[in-house]
Amino acid sequence: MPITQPAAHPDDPDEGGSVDALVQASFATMAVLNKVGADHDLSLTQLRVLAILRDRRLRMTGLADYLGLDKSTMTGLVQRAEKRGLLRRVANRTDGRVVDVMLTTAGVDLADRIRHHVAQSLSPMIGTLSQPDQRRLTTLLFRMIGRR
Amino acid sequence: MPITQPAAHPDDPDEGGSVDALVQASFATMAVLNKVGADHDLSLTQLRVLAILRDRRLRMTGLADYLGLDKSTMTGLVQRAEKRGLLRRVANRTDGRVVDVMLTTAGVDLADRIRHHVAQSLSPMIGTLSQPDQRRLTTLLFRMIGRR
DNA sequence: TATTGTTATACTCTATAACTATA
DNA sequence: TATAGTTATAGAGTATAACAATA
Repeated sequence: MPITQPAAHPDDPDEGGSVDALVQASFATMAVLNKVGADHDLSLTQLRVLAILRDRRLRMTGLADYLGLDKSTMTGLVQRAEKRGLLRRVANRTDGRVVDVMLTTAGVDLADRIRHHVAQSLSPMIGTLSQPDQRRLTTLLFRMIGRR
Repeated sequence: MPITQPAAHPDDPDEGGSVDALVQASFATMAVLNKVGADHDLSLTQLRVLAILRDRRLRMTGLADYLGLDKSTMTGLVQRAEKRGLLRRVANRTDGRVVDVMLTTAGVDLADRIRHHVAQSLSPMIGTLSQPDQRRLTTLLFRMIGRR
C-alpha cells in the first residue's frame, strides 16, 4: 500500500530515492504508532505526551516546545489526560506562574505498556531486516537525526 | 529536541535501539512534512491526498483505503480540497454509486511544487549522511517496508 | 441484499486573540 | 513590561450511526 507516490520524474534531484524511502517508511511507522495509540484510546499526540513525560517533569510551555504546538493547545491536551488520571498538574513553588506536569503512577504504567506495544508492533517491519542490517539502519538513522 | 524518550530499560527487547531510531526519525520527518504542508496551507492529510492522486484517479473508497481513514471522513476532506480547486469529483459512468476523484491542473501543479519542497526540506537531514550512506539507508528502508 | 457515498453528530486537535496572574 | 497559562472562538480532522441511491 504505497502512501506517497514514488519519484519517477527526470527533474527530481532525489535520484537515489532517499526522500521517498524516508517518507514512506515514516508514514508506515506513524500508521503503526497511530494504531497502538488507538488501541489504548490515545491520539498520536497523547501518545507523545506520555512518552515525553515518562521520565521527565515539564512545565506547560516546555511540553508545548517538545511537541511543536502552541501553549494554548496544551491546556486541553493536558486537561483531557488529567481527567483520565494519566498525569497531574502541579503549581511550581518558585514561580507562581508556572504549572509543572508529571505522570501519575497510572500514566507511567500506561507509558511503559505502550512502549512495549510499540516495540512489538514495529517488530514485524523491523524484523524483515537481518540483525546486522538492523544495526546498520539504526546507526544511519541516529546519525541522520544527530543523535549518537 | 528528542521527541520520544530513548530506551534505557534492561527489560526492553529493543537492545539495539532500532525502534527508537525509527520512531524518532519518523517524527522528525513528519515534522518537516507538516511544515511543508503548513507553508502551502495544507494539513498532512491533504498533503497525502495530493501525493496519492498525483498520477492516479481513485474513487472515494479507494482514497479512504490508501489513507486508512473512514469513507465518511473522505467527504469533508475531498470537499475542502475541491472548494480550493485542487481536485474534481466525477461521477463514474459504469457504476452510478461511485464517485471518482482526480486532481485538477492546479492540483497537479501544487503536488509537484510540494514534492520539490519536501525534497529540499528533507535534504539538510538526509544530507548529513554521505552519498554512500544515503544509498545504504535507502536500500534498508525500502527493504524494510517491502518495496524494491 | 450489498455497496457507495453522504449526512448528522460528537469529539479531539489545533491556532489566534484576548485575558488573568505573576514576575 | 514581559512571561506563563487559560479561555473563547473557529475550523479541520476523525469515527460512528443512520440514510439514500445504485447494483
